[in-house]
Amino acid sequence: MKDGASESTSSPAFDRAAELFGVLSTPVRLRIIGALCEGERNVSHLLGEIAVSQPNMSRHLNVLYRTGVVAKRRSGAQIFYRIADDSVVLLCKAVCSRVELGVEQGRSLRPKQ
Amino acid sequence: MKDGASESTSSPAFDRAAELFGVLSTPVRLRIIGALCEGERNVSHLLGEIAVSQPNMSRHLNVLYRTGVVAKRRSGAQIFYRIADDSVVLLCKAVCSRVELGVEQGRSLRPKQ
DNA sequence: CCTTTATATTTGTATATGTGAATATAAAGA
DNA sequence: TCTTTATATTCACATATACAAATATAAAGG
Repeated sequence: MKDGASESTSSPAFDRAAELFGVLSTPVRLRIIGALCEGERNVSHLLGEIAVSQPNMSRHLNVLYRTGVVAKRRSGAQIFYRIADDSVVLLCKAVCSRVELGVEQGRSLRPKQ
Repeated sequence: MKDGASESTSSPAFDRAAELFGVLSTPVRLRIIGALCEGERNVSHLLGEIAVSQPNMSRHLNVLYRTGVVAKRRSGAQIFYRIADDSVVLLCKAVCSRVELGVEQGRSLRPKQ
């Protein structure tokens, strides 16, 4: 009702936003982003600090690349990845620090069950 | 390397953050959050403006409630939901506006494919 | 109490997605 | 060209999750 026509129907913005949130909904990808925040890294380097198989690493990197979160650069046989979207990094840092501080409204993301 | 011991191993913060991002990775839930940003709403009202079945609405509301994003209040036979975590709303607004502006590094979350 | 309205839960199903194993491509050096 | 190193892709499987349909609970009114 704020923007006139539709509020619930056909909001591609919500779909795209949900898509981006989905990209960030995996601990492994957040770890990759965290590692790349310290600088450009090649795949082998990332494999050294994140416990995930090489094919999986490649797959997650591809997701991050397709969605524009990271960029890559080939140097000989190696491929170096780097952060390409700083605003996404800000989101991650905001959420991670929020979670680390244990804010979470006292409910702490864990349902009472 | 920043906090001494571990950077890749055992970072519950990443897991919790990923969990929260997962909560926000559904268009329906983002629409619910958007609707509740305009004020407290009962379930029927939400059903009137968001195209989703009643059981599904209840389920999504429960996810948002368990994770502390919304709070609820009973009034007779009706239950009113409201935003309980403003920081999450800020996240959603930031991402949605970012997406609406079509920033997205020219890649727009849609892989070239 | 019975009915109606409002909301929640359960169940089954389809789809999406993360993961490991195996394999493929790409580059560099002998 | 053969081998080695680096990265990507394919395949099969398990798990998670969204959805619809049916059913259940809760409150209010007659």
